[in-house]
Amino acid sequence: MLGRPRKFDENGAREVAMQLFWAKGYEATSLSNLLAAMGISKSSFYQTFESKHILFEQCLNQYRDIIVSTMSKGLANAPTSMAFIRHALVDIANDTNDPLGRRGCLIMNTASEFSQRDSSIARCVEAGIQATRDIFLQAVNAAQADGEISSNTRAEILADYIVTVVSGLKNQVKAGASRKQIMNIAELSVCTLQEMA
Amino acid sequence: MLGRPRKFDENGAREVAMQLFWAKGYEATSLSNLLAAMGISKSSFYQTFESKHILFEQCLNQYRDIIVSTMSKGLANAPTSMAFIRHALVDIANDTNDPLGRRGCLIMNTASEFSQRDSSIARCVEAGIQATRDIFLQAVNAAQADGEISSNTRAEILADYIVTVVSGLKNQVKAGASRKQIMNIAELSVCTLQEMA
DNA sequence: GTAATATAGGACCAATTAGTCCAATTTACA
DNA sequence: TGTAAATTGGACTAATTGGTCCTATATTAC
Repeated sequence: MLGRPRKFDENGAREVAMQLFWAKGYEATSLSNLLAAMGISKSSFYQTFESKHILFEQCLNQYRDIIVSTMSKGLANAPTSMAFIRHALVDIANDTNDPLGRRGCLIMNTASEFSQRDSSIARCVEAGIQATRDIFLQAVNAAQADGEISSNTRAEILADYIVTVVSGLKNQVKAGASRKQIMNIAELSVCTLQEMA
Repeated sequence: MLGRPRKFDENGAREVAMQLFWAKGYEATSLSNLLAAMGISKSSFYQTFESKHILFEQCLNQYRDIIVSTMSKGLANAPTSMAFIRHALVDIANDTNDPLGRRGCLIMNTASEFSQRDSSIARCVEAGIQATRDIFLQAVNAAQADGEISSNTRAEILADYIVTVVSGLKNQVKAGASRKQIMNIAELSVCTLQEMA
């Protein structure tokens, strides 16, 4: 508790950095960009976050925590498990409207950008995907228990399938697909889940 | 026909560049990387290709032409249209083995990297996606005509769905999914297409 | 008051980036 | 032999990159 206390909010600054990385990717986000957005000096930056790379890993983990928390609440509050899954897919159509939505998913963006070249980043990516898959897995298990989804296919595979469709849809949004297109694809994949033999 | 003829093969050099861009992305592929891989001098590079950016656009279009050609032949030679679609999905599981497969799809990678920031690149991406969607559309139309797929859903939507799943699967491969996982997801989505109400 | 810490700002660094330009040389054709 | 065009290689820019270091100042607890 000795010395001058930190003036800026470390978590807030990290959050700002996360938003930047999310929108532009790791390489395309320069240190100058970060400093300007975070509103701190280079000295404070390196003293607090050590390096751009370390900050990025923290952002990845923070992002994961946020979506896990959001999704968990969404699942808990949804009328049915199937409604949760349905919402997760269909809601992506709303991303087509604003530029923020077109950012896609930070974790998948990172997988695409350079998880192959950086093993510690790869671990973050893997953990992130695993975490969202687990939530979908809970939802699928519950939906199967409730009879909303047939139990002919193993829940793990269905969860992987949902993650794949979500990631594909976010890709399509980034590539410029229309709201109507995304909506149709999402509705279709919800149907396939429900009407599965 | 006057003057010294070009010593290197322009298309071959472009192909080499395409492979690099495919594996590493646009920004991460430096001019030095390109020159080394293409085996030409900086002077020859700028004389022939004008700029890194222009070369990249050419590579995107070349990539699109290649996959369109490959897919068209695949569709023409497939025993049934459904077999073609099935192969397009299931075959992605083989990408999990070698590092080359883990590159994903150049067009989708580009959409992810910076199509939002560059309108001319965005046009290339859009054209690329449109082209592959069109081939899947042909396949779906044929499959519906043959009764392999139900006609309850519009062919355009099914084609968009297939593109989405392909892109999602390639994402998963990049993120480190196992062969078995990809295979299961692919098989599942093929089933959903066939057993659709 | 003093020790400890955070702050901003700027100098500095080595490396890399895409790209230009020039000179010397090589290869073809007429 | 002359002209047109392609070759290499290197010098050169101007800018940017992530990162280090130093100084001066501010703020806190003891």
